[in-house]
Amino acid sequence: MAKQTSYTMRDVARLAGVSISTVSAVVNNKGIVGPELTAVVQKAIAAMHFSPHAGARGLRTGRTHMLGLVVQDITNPFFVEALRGVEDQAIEHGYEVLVCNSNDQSDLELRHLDALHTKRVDGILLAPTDSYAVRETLGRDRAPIVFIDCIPMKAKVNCVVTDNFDACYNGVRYLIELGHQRIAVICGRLTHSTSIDRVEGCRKAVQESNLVIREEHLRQGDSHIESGYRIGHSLLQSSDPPTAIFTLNNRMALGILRALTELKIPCPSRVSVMSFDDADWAEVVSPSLTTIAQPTYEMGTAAVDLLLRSIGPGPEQSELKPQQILLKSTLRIRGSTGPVSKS
Amino acid sequence: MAKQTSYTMRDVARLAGVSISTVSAVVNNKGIVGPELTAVVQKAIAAMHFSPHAGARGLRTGRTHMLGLVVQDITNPFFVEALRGVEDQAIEHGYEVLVCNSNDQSDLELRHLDALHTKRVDGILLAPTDSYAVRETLGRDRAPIVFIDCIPMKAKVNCVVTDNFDACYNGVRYLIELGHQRIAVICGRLTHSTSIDRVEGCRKAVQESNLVIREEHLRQGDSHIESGYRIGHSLLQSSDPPTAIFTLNNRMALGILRALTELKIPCPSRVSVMSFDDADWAEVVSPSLTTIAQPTYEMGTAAVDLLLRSIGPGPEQSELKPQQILLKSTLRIRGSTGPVSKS
DNA sequence: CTGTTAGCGCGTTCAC
DNA sequence: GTGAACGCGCTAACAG
Repeated sequence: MAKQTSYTMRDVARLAGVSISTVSAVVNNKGIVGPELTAVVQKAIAAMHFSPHAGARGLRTGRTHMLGLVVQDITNPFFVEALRGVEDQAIEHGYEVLVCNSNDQSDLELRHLDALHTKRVDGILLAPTDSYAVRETLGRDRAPIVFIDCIPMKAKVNCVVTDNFDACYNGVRYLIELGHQRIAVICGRLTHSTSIDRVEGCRKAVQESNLVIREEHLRQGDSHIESGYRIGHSLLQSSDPPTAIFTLNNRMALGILRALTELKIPCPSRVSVMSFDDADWAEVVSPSLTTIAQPTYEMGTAAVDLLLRSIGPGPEQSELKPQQILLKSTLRIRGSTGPVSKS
Repeated sequence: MAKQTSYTMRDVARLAGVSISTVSAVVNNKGIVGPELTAVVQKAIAAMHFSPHAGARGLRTGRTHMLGLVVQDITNPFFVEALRGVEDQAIEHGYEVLVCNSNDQSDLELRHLDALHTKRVDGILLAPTDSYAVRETLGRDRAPIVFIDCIPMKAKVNCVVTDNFDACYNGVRYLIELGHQRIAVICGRLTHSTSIDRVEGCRKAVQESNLVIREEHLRQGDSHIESGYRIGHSLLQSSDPPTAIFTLNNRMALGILRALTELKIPCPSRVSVMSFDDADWAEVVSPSLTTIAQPTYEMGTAAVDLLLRSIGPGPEQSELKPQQILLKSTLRIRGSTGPVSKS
């Protein structure tokens, strides 16, 4: 068993021949200790490999310099990229990140939130599994929360999301311009504002062209490959298959591609495929995949910025004016989309 | 600014009309408080949404119930899968995980390690960027470390790794059985035991069949798509191209596939491709990719188990007998490998 | 079984 | 500038 008994400030003070508070002042460089004494203290610190006990400090200051990040599914590369943004920005400001994976279970999410509160993290970034489950704990005497990827409810909360409506509107317009009229949309769970906004964006574009998304062409999946695969099969083998399929997240698109390959349906000559979220494999699969790329890394950094602002030591009023930051996405046209076939 | 002033045990004790230590006993259910009093206390706890201050508790007990996980590159799905295993197992045992991404920079890694020490995590899981950089901090009065993915040096340390030698030996034997004689190997940085072991495994298999890996067919990449792409181009356009390419990690394989597509070289009829690490896109790309799959999730869980054993409260001797856990991988034969062409 | 007390390591008043 | 004393919230001895 490791001897977790590191040196304390008292030890440093003794070695340096000064008092504890002097050491404290040097550690937190208050600039009130004489240069020569400072040097002595620093030498002692280095000699003992002293590092301040963050827990004790937090107990005293009320700040732990830890942020909690709770994501619904760490398996999704989208959230990993957001995590990178979060962590880089957190480090930049002297914070560590406690990462929690809800694994798409809202009860686990709640447990994570409780655990983070117990750890007294200074703030929480939350990509919720379900838009409403978290409502309970909100607004209690807990750390400020910034939502990412998804607006949890109508309530005014701090959040950073992609302009999903706009993104899908533009994506579907692009498909329509290619001549597609029978467009299928595979969305994620409709408990998420994210999914809802995306579907609405698709609807708007379609309606503007006096088209509709047929009932049987709007399917709900769950963000995994299998669901895309299954729905793809069903869609493509129906009596009146769509000429374009738009999956509202990237892994389902992999499933579609696989279904396409199995059924030997040429893409894009017979069916076009477009998906939300870019991925590193997107231009390597064949055909390369047309995607709508979210500024995911920036979503992470922006969320941390917003959170740090709420944490203070800014004005108290920051509680009163929650912000919703809307990020723009970009359409990456590749090989999987093309003009509708004449047949 | 959030009022981070949650209720304390004193508040609960006052409300419940008992003493602080009774509350403490209930919270840590020591089983020494009478059932009716326990009920009263629990009601008070619930009413106030009390949750114990983990920092204060850690200060007292010397345990923070936090584990640090430092990975060289969170962008790599391999480490994400390991992270999942780590987190699930940690939660299972009442631990949280502080995730740090070294981003392939050993100085950042060192900073993370220091930060984790300051936070007094109970133990550290480390997938090092470089096998030697970390040596300094080792063995100081710090938390126990378990290495994953990579054995950092000859020193006896706790680690959980795939049997890389064996995996590659079997992989190359498979290629040889398909008739391949000119096999190219694209490895990662040779500062890692991981890369070294893999290359050695390849060498052994080749030598057993009285073959060699030509100098120009052993290339070093960096685990990203671009490097695979670049090396693929170079390899395939050389005067004497290999008939099989074995990339020692999965993202480089994506690069190879892209080079193959661009050069219109049919796979596997002209060149076979095999890679280390499985991925969800592996069976969707065309051709689907033959891979050597590591038990990555299990690597994470096994590492946590090992770490928790070192943390105690077991016998002191656990320090003295570091374990190296070797995991077996499996060959997943798919469409990208086939018999060598007769031409 | 329950209450009282001391102190974990640190930051922060205060006197000097 | 510097040093001694107090307390953050909690757990572990001990006393009742």
